[in-house]
Amino acid sequence: MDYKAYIAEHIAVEGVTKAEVAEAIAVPPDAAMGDYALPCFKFAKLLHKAPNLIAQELAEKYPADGIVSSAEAAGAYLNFRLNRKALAADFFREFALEEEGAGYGSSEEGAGKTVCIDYSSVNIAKPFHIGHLSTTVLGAALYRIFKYLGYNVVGINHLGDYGTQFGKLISAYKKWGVKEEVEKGGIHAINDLYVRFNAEATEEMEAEARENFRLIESGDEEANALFEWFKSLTMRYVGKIYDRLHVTFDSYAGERFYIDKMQPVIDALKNKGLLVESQGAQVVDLEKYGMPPFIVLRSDGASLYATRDLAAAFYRKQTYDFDKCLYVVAYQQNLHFKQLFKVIELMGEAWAKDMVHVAYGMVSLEDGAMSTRKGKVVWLEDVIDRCVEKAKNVLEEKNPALENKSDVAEKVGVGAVIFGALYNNKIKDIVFSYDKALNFDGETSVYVQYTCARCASVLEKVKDLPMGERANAPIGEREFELIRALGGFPDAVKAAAKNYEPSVIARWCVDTAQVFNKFYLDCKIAQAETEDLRALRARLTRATLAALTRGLSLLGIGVPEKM
RNA sequence: GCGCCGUUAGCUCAAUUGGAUAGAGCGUUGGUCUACGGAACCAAAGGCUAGGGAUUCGAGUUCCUUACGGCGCACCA
Repeated sequence: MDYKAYIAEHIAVEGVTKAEVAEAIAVPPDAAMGDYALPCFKFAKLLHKAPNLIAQELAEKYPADGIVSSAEAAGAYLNFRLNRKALAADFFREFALEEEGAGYGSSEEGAGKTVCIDYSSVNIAKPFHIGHLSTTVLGAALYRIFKYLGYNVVGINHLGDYGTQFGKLISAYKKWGVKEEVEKGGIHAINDLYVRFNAEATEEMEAEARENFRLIESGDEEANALFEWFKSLTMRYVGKIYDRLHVTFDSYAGERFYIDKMQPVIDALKNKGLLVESQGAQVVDLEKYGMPPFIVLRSDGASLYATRDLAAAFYRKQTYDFDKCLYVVAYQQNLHFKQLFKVIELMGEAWAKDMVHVAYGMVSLEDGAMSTRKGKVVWLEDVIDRCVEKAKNVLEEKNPALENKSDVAEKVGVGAVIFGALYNNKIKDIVFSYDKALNFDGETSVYVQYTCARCASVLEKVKDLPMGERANAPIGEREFELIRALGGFPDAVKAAAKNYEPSVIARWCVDTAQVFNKFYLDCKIAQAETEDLRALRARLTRATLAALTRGLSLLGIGVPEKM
């Protein structure tokens, strides 16, 4: 139920619509003040009256009813307190406890709409390092969140499978590579060859690499067989990581996919008179918009990353007819996307406004930027392995009798990796450190999972007792705080989607777990004084477990029953 | 040089998008356990929200400006 609208319905301010009143209603900073509040400053000018007087008068006129139990003026604020029992009944109804909260916070707002999300973007022959974590888990979380809100979602892994680096790779392999070693060493063996090539490359070798790249393009059998081999080794490697992180895609159309789809777009640019020659290259001039030119074709006639991105945008619009197309890419590429979207707009495409660059911050190490060449790099699978290892050690120490410890450790360790990347605002830069990554105390997924295990443990104790639909139990402050926290979940999901910010859900999980833990400490559940109270608290515990599990699952994090 | 982003407690970050006394976690100090799970809970200390100006009844939040930091600025992806 929309309480703001309900409250506003009973407030008459001359010259202000009910909707505007509802819009102005806020939640007080301290629960002791009330459940909702209307600041009356805005009406002062309109009514030529002091805001505290307005609050006073509105309070006197406010009709008492079953839902709003009191309306009191506090300075210029009009504070409302709601009937706890009515709220609790309302919450349980919306939560649909009978189905264990399945679908709580979901909606149909996205019905009939399609969202494309471009994320992770694997580079063939390059292992994932910690810098690839953000785009991967951010994109995957947004994927689930939009799905949960009823959207049709298309997850796209825009493979980095085109470029002169593959010519270099073939050269390096032919020079130093041993089939068995690469087969065994996988992507890291390939990467080592690439690094070595860059370290030792001579003019002659560079020329050979360019020739090898040309061979791939011209369809040479041997060159393509090698490329496909490297690609399959890469996909096998990333597939394992995606499985562990619970990341999926609907399309793997990468850069190569678009090389035969660029010409129509280039023609369209020409026809619209947007393409001009500049220093030998074909560009779209963006000086008017304070940006450097958007290069479509190099002076040697070759296409660029930008050209393929442009073709990809048109392909996606034609294929999926999206309502939104998101690019989950680091802010490093702010300018590129600004240019890309502007060019599409200049081409007269109305859907240019539906293109969104979901920019996030960069990852560095404590001693500076990562550098593959200098070997200063933190591989993603090492981070995952170490977190799972740590989880296993803690488990061994705290709960040695636990069954399937390795499954639980996997959920806990992987969860910590994902949560670490999703807990803060995405725009913040991250300085990666193992100290932080391996800390499972405080505001972490482990804390939330632990809270879930507590819930499950209590519920196990009451499972044979009648829970029923008891409405007679008094709603105490602790219970009410928990209901309020749980009731905030649907808004958290909506805000996460609206701002492309899964951290809203991560924060909600931690906040709600905190509220539950306080409730848990103060209130006996299985041994509550009366049967009514026990029923109420058990239901709340069940709701907490279901909602927290749902919250974490939207982020890609599993919840063990015991840990 | 120009553009974009950031700057909040010792550290890492929140702050319902302009509302009431700026909140958490980590760390520090001191407490709570003969139990429905201590990976927990409570308390204390810690702030001129980087500096300055402006708008507003009201600014961490909007605008201008300075400083510091990150990123980007034509044929890489």
